[in-house]
Amino acid sequence: MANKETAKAILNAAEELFSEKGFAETSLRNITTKAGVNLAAVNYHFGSKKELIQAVFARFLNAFCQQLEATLDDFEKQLSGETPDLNKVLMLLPTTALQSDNKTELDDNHRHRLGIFMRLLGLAYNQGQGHVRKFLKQEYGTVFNRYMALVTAASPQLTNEDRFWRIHFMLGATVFTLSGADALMAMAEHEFGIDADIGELFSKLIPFLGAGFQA
Amino acid sequence: MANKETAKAILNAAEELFSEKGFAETSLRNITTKAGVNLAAVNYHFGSKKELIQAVFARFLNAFCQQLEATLDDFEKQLSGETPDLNKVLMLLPTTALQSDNKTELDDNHRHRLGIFMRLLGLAYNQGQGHVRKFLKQEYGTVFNRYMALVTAASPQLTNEDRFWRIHFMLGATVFTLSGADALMAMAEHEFGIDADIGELFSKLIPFLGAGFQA
DNA sequence: AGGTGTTTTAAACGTATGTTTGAAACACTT
DNA sequence: AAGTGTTTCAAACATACGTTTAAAACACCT
Repeated sequence: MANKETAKAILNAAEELFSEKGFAETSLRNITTKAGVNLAAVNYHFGSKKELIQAVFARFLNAFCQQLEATLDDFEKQLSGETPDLNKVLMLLPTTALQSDNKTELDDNHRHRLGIFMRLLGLAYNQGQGHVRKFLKQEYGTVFNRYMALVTAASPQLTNEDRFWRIHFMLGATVFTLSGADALMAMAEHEFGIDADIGELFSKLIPFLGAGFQA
Repeated sequence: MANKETAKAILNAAEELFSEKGFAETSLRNITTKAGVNLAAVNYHFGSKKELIQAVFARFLNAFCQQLEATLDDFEKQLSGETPDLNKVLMLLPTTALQSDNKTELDDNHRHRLGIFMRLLGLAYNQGQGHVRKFLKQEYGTVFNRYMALVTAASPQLTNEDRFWRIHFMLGATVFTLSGADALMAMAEHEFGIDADIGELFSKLIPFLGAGFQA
């Protein structure tokens, strides 16, 4: 296990193609052709198509969650017991996401990558890919719970049930919007002449979410 | 073209299976087996799998849009020029949806059907099924525009651009939540002991959407 | 009852998929 | 240079898919 170039090329191609066409609609032959590698390379390096899908998620989420842990450390230390502000808590995620791969990739790329990943997340959630959901929960559940504790602390006035529902409303608005971010931003540019980037999109989304959540 | 029983059985089976597993993951053999009809029946009655998918949407949306037109007639007449209230405008859709097939189906069924359809909508939006989007736009675009005019009238304080984004935020929260409504309501019941139905779900969702939209 | 158009059926077609195989090419140590 | 473990490659495998076919079954009218 010395040369990881092939595996990386496969991951890049798979990430892009999955987000464009969905999981089932993307064949291994599509992926390996785009990656410029042999068909059998996927099974050799990843075992199966299922495991390749999980590996695509893992590559993004490992970087993201590592960064998020650090962000949460900072935030909680700076907080020191006080009630956190909800909008600030919400902002932690996009700011973390937008800096999570700064070091390794180009500046254009990680905005693009974030959109791609959100699309994948939406697909995995809506599509039959139950194994992805299981994989995510058992792999990244603890970081998720830690973040949720902050959200809870920031909204003490809500009942658990209301908070439960509103979190899912927020999740839906976010995943749906970001997964179609490319298309939506193109529509917005065509219609209003303003070409927003994904950072500005968040600055529109967060107030919406905050107001809804605290309604 | 006398007996439509087979076609109906196919639509029922397809609707359910598509919503459970996605479009590409559901084979015609799955569908025809569940429907208890011959494999070739799909191509005979609908032409192709693509057209079957569109027919599933059409069956739901024809009933819904017809009902919606009537609802909009009433609402606009009753309004008579005044600025409409946003939350009432938002409520028009769920109330229409929940009454749209009262006459032909059982009472349990159309709550279930609404969830199924929303899941299909989310799938079609996120998944590669571009032909569905085209089909929906050209088939039901006019009713959609009529409804959008009401939303615009109800939010004169917003710029067109902000309204554009917030409409998509609302759409995302709605589609995402309702498409997973069965699973989410099961989680909520397990966690809080309260078994909500889809009507109550809307009564939680609408205030969230309203507050976010007017933020 | 006979004839006509419609619907159902079983079987096959061609194609595309994920995966496996065994040999060839490579990298690297001794 | 020989040997060893890893990676690539072309080819084949088995399976599943959407679609087509032609004959059989059916429904309905005069």
